[in-house]
Amino acid sequence: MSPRPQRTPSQLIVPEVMNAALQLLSESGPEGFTVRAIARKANVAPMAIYNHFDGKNGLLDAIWTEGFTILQRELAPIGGDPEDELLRSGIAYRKFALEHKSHYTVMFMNRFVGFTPSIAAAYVATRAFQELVKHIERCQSVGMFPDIASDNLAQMLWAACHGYISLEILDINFARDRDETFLQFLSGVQRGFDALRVEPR
Amino acid sequence: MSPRPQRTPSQLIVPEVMNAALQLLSESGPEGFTVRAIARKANVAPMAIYNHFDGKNGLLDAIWTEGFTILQRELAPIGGDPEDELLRSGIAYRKFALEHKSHYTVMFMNRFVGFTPSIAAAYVATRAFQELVKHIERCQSVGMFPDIASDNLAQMLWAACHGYISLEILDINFARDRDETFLQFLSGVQRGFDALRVEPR
DNA sequence: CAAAGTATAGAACAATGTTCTATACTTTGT
DNA sequence: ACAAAGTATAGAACATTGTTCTATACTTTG
Repeated sequence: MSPRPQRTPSQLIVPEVMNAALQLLSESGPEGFTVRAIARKANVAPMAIYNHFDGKNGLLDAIWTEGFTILQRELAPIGGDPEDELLRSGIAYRKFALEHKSHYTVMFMNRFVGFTPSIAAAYVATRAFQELVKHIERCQSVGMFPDIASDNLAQMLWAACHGYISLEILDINFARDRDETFLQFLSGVQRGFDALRVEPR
Repeated sequence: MSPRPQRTPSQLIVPEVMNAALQLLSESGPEGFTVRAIARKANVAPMAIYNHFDGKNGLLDAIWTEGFTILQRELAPIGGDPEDELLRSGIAYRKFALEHKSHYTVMFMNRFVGFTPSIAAAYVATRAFQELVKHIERCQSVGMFPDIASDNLAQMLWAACHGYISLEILDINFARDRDETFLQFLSGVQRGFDALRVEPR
């Protein structure tokens, strides 16, 4: 019955704790996310989380950083048509959120009272945000979105997407076809900010 | 030095606890929101929060309900031009959020692990949401937003506004003129969903 | 194979939400 | 005015939380 007769090798502790934490998060949400529960699930002593992650907030910081690293990779432009790629980045953002709900919860849902990301973690987040700015600047180079600062617009588009997706994560979305509705949302918002080009008044 | 030599009269307990809770929330956020701290600030025994509010979650439920009651009143259409009023309802929504940050935090920021609104509280929230649906249906009656379900669009517009404002509440908004930028945001989003009417393709 | 390193169990601490008790005060009905 | 009912209070108490500390036993390293 004893799950691990010997103690966990050092190298396994970090990945096993990360796995356990993410799994626990997706099973029971922030409520179940306790140091003792994570340690139990990882077959590890609670102390391990302090020795390897600097406590609960350190573990959250690690999840945050991992999440933004993945997100940045998913968002990076690949050199095609700017307008298409901007739309695809929106779809990729939502895909990331739904496929990495645990990460997204730590990164964007603000459910962990007492947690604020470290300077290093905030930097990684900024780099991910810059990918979105790049998309917009590529669009502007072909005439879209005139007369608006790219970082300003990036913030607006991100805010809109985040608002939509956070409700989806919380299960407060009652659309029939969620994928379709999100596409409609995305192109609606995008069209709104580009309308100035089509018919300036 | 004794702040209240006698015990608090029954009728004062509910309002004083509510005041203390909201004040504490705006001073120290969800971290400082503890039963003992609220009771201390209200000059009241901790037990009062259980006798009058059914505990911490009951108190949150009361704040939620009060917030949505106010919000509904602020959002209700008053019978003018539908398009103008829709825009004004967006401005009113943001005004409510910024002027009632404590309420908004409880209602929309999901910062309280272990709190889910009661059935009654959820009902009050639904009624507030319906005001937005009304706005959209008024717009549709004059030709705006064709071919889209009003509740669906209401959800999208609300999601977008909430996304924007939640970032503002968390102080992750770096626009120069915040009021102006929000207006730009609002009209951009609105224009996007109405574009079908102007030039269908 | 000895020395350094480290994972572990377990106790311990303060703070939290919550419940319970007895006491002292208010309100209410007559 | 006064007795009876109601209730606000202080304080102890409990389980759970994040966190720290200790001694022990195991691994890794030179």
